[in-house]
Amino acid sequence: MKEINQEVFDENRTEAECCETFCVHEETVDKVKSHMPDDELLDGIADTFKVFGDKTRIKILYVLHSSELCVCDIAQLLDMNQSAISHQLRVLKQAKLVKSRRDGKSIFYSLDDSHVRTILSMGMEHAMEQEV
Amino acid sequence: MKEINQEVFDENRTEAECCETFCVHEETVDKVKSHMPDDELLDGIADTFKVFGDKTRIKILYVLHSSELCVCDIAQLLDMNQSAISHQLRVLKQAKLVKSRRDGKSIFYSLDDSHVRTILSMGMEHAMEQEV
DNA sequence: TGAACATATGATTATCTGTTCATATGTTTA
DNA sequence: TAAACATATGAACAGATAATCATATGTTCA
Repeated sequence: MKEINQEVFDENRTEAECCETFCVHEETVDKVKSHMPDDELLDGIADTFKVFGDKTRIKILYVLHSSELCVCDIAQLLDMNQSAISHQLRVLKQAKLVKSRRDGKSIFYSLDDSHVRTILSMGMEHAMEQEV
Repeated sequence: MKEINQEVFDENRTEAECCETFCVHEETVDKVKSHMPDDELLDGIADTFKVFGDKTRIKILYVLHSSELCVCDIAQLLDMNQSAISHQLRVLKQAKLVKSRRDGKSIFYSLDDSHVRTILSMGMEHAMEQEV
């Protein structure tokens, strides 16, 4: 039963296994294909959002929304230990979403991207609509 | 060395372990604390972005940018098998980022959120700036 | 109705990721 | 300079997740 389909498939297709025969809406597919951004760019976009896709990091971005804070401040606000915060700040910094400045023993972090606030707002709008 | 700090800490603090003594910028922290959104909302925001934080899902959203497509179309465009696409479409649908309609044997997917395009654009802008 | 097809889904597995622990680095101050 | 402190970081472990495989569901058409 399954065997037969597989054989038919193997004869007809050399591309990715999607459907057994061509159910593909060829014209539309070709059109879309020609307008696709580079793979690298799409990866970059996913990576950007991956950074926003964590509870702790979202909270950090939020507490930095109004003012710069030192690592210790953030740790206390989120009720988490210093190391965890420090690791996440590193991720955010690598993604260029936050920047830091040293002041004596403390290091103060603040938002470092004009899009951060906009992206957060969009996410919030979507999240709020979900709750209905 | 470490022991001493720990003792001092234990005497002075009952909250989260962040710093050994109070290095906290109290006024700022209190101010931020009073303006924090609910934990639930912040979780929801992270969850929303988590959906955008995957290469395959970003690609799916992109190919759906201009026109609706059936599962088979998407699978061929991304050069992936049908099952993988189907699983990801499910995630996107649960997040209410895509919707589907049946037409005979095929099921056509399309974008289902006014924010999707905006969020993608923001992500793209940020990703493009990173490459510099 | 049964064969063929398009899609969905549960289970499994390999990989990725966030937190913790221990410790290192770099700064201040007595 | 040495102690105290604020932060950073490497290693390890636990939990999350995406792709795959096998199979189920639901539709069409002869």
